[in-house]
Amino acid sequence: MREEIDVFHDLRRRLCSGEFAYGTKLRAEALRKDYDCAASTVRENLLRLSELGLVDFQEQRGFRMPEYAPERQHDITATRIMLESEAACRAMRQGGVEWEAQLSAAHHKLSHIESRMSARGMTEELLRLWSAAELEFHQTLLSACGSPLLMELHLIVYYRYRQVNIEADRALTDLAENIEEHKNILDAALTGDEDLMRRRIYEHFKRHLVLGESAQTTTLVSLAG
Amino acid sequence: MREEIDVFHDLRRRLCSGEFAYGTKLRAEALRKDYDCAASTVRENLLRLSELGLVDFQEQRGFRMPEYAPERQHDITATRIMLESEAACRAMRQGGVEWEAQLSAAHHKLSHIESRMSARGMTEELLRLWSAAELEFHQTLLSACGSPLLMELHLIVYYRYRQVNIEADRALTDLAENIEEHKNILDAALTGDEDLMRRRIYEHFKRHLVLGESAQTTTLVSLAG
DNA sequence: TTTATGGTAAATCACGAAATTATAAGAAAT
DNA sequence: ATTTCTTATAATTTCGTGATTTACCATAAA
Repeated sequence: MREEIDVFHDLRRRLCSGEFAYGTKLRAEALRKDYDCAASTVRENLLRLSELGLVDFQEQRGFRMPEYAPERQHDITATRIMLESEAACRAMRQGGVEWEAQLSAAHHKLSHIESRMSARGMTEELLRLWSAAELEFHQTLLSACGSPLLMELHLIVYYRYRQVNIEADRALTDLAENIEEHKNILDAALTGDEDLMRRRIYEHFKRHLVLGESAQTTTLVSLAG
Repeated sequence: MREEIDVFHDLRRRLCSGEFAYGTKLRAEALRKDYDCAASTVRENLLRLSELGLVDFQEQRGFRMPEYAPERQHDITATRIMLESEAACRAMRQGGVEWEAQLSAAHHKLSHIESRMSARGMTEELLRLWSAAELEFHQTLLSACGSPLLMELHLIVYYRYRQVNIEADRALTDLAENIEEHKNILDAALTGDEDLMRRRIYEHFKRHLVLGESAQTTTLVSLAG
């Protein structure tokens, strides 16, 4: 890799792409070659990413890809469900026809890519397109919620979610269900039924809730209440 | 200031203390003198703080204290109400006697400091003690929620809340109400009534919801549902 | 086999100088 | 008078290095 790649965004992408195994040491001195820049530039960006929870940082001990932990996966997923439900429901209240149209458009693009994936299998290029389209769909879903901060927090959690569910994305095991779930979320949005939206969002993410009953109950309760 | 002050934590404190007016430029070259370190060390920490939203950063244009905006204050406050309500209610479900005891203890310490403030007025030292005690009280309130990520997000919002409400803290206008409100939150926690807790939390923060009815309705609705 | 100890290699951190870029001020042109 | 260009100054970002700290591994002691 040469010439003017934004280190921050590219590192964030790689951290969520499965390129680094959990717990891998991230050496600024090694990564600099990928970007043709100084080690301290890489260090700066690793520090920023550590503030977002995508990199583990310990003083005098450098940077690491976070270790995998099922409780972490569960926590991230449950938190994403909460934020996304809350924001989506607010968007349903406040967003008008314009929002519905944008969401339709975003779903159409996403759906197109997912069909391709299901037909001709996965490539690096296709995964990248899908990542962008999937993020755009979910961000559009929340875009009319009226709270920039809520969307900012969602984005923080979104990347952590991607990072901790890397395998799930690469294996196309659940692709068919995924397509269906995105469609169901779109439908709920057009219906205007908030409880339905909450259920659909929960259905979309629940396979990554890996902990036992008692912990899941928390989510279910807050879904009911 | 000399000798081994943690730049990150001290800068965060100062950013939330009212030392810098909104929009003030933050020059690494100037701040270095306060910590007796190199400008690039300050820069690293300003970058990290910008990732948390406490500093505005634009490439090639340096760092600034964020501009004040009423919508921002409202958004931050509303988001804090949402996160704190959600986490506090989960804590009520999961936290047992141990949690109640810890919360009592934290409230007692906070209450002691608030009494002093109300009797003898404010000093720099007292403000610092109050800051720590108030944070500890609110963190203890959420500590049994079972979600480290939710608490992490709360902490991000907490510091932004402090930053955007600096004046309110320094002026002791609402001190009496504040004392009462903290007490009310503690009582709600011991009662175990989740709806009551949500109302008490809302009462505690509502004075910083500066926008008109329609925006506030959002919060009220999610409080009812 | 386990636990200490020491030495070596490697990585991290802080630093200030060098290069790049923005900003401001003044001159020329419309 | 207003705009555009030019130049000078200031601020920001990048970079390579030296000093410090940590990790690793081999060897010795328990």
